[in-house]
Amino acid sequence: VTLKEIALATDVSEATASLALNDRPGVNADTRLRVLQAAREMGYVPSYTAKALSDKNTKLIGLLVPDIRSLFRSRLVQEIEHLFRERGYEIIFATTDNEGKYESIMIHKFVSFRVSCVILYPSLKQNPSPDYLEILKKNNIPLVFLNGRYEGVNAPCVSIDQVKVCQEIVEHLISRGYSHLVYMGSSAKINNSRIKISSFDKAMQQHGLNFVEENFIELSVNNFESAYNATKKLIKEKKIFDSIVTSDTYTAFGAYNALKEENLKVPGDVAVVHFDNLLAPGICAINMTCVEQDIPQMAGHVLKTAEECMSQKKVEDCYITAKLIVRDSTAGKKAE
Amino acid sequence: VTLKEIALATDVSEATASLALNDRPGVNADTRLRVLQAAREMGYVPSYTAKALSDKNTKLIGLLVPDIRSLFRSRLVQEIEHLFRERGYEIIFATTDNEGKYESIMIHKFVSFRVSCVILYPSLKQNPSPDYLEILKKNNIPLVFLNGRYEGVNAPCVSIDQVKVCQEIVEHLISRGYSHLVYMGSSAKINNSRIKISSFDKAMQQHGLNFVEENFIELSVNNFESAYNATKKLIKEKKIFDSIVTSDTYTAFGAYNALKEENLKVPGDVAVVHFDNLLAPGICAINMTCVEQDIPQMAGHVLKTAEECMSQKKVEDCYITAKLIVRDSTAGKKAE
DNA sequence: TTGTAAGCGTTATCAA
DNA sequence: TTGATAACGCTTACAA
Repeated sequence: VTLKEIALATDVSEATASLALNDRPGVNADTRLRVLQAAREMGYVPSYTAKALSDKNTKLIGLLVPDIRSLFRSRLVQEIEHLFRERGYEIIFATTDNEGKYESIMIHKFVSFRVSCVILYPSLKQNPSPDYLEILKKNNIPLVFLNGRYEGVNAPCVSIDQVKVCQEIVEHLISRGYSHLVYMGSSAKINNSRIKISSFDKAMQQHGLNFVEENFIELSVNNFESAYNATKKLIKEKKIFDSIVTSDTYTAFGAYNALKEENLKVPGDVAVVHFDNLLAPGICAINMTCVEQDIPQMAGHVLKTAEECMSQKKVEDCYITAKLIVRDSTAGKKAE
Repeated sequence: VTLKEIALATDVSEATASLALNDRPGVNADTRLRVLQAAREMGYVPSYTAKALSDKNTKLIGLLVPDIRSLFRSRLVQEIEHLFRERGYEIIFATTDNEGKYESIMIHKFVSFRVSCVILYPSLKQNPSPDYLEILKKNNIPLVFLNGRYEGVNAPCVSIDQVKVCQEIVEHLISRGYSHLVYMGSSAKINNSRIKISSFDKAMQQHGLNFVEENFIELSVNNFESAYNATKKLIKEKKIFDSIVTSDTYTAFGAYNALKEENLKVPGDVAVVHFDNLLAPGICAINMTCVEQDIPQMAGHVLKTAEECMSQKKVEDCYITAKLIVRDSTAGKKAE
């Protein structure tokens, strides 16, 4: 159903019909009524496409995320979607299934849609800035990084304050007697992991310890299985460690189950800490010490940052303080 | 960056530039090269909006879901997004936060976008078919219901075969000695719950038992807390029951924790079964008997159904067989 | 108060 | 091999 059709049906010009439908002044009350009624009866809804073409203002947001199977990400996506929707934006949404190639494809699609802003949760396993981000710049589309960034791209990033929380984790573990930390997570080549690694190292050094490459275990996927296997391997290879930090809940439980099977006590022999705090304690086999990330706050900052970008303001990175929730999995280490 | 700009830059007409960029015959090889190069340098990406306006073929899908905080739904959404993306469709995605009013708003937006198809996971707590679905019909936009439907709307539905799996649950519980079933889930007014209720009743009747209104506990939200509270209330009010079925994992653990606190053994005193099979057993406090829903299969049928609708074929409802996974929470009932 | 006409960025048809 | 030109559905000056 188009404007023309309802103009025809009510015997007015398209211009008049348009004015009536958009509640603009300068239309006879009677005419307006007739037009509105016809529109309702015929089920007329103005074409966004056509409107966007003449308006030049899409109110569309491109949201690209590696995947939403993790508790953290699905909630983050929902929260972002919700906030933007309330502000009148629509979301074009895609996941990359962690495959970098889709990132390029989707960025192009977003440009094609002339979105007002792109929100990008990086998927690529290497850091050198991908050249397709250039296209955004050339088309004047602002970019907001979410929880990680590519280097050399001039765009703000909204993220957890990892430096701070990694420091907190280290302090906590050491205070409980654990001093051989292992971190399991995504490729060290990506910015997010790199920050964690250097933060752990810095914090450890303050205690005369350190966190080297060997203490970082790269998982190809962040799930139960891969963490389970990685932990089994650690034990088999007789690596020295007494605490494991993982990037999310599922991986933490993968590690936990492997430890249990090998008769290592959690806590006691090994402490386990994970990022995320999204499963109610009553659900899990053990209440783990974890990092609570304030998702609504994060989403709020994404909205704020995006809106600033869209209004051409200069915008700064935004780091959100996360909170360490101490529970059972990091109780004091057994005396040796 | 527009066609006009690159036409200007390369000193050809827009028509020629368009032909060159779309790889159509009838363009001098040299000209084509110049155009292509200019396009690359300038970061030209054709406007989807403009293209859609002249093409009349959007390859856009509107996907509307109550929320994606549940494990089941976030996976389902990701799977659907993935399959459609592979087929060249884009997804406009929104959640309704379980608020019916957003359903109306989003359906209008989808029409405005002239999407090729709407996929609707119902949010409304009442069943009478909402009138905004009329607008879809008037604008010739096919609709596919996902996991539930509104009555009186002529559109196919892709869903778990609830009748069958409810029957299976009842048979299983009875075989283990449990005969007083309670189901906790969304409002009985919605189609999905109604089907479960009538299926439970039918299956129970075959054993000389029955499932009445009293056996259905309506949860305002499907989460840990509300199931926890509902279970506490059941106990306080001394209702007779020896088995609880819930609509997802979180609610099942809410019930489980309430039972444990009241010193009821699971299994033994009470059996617990839930829909979903999405948390690795090693994560949970108890390995629960549950209903496995094949999400990739479901997403596949959604794609198939949507494509059939879009090509104007007549389309049937599609029921996907779910599987009962028997684990520890329904082991035999204690002798009384 | 209403209608005409131009423009938004494309594609497609037809002449040149 | 190319370039006008119309068309898609809408908004908005401007003219009537």
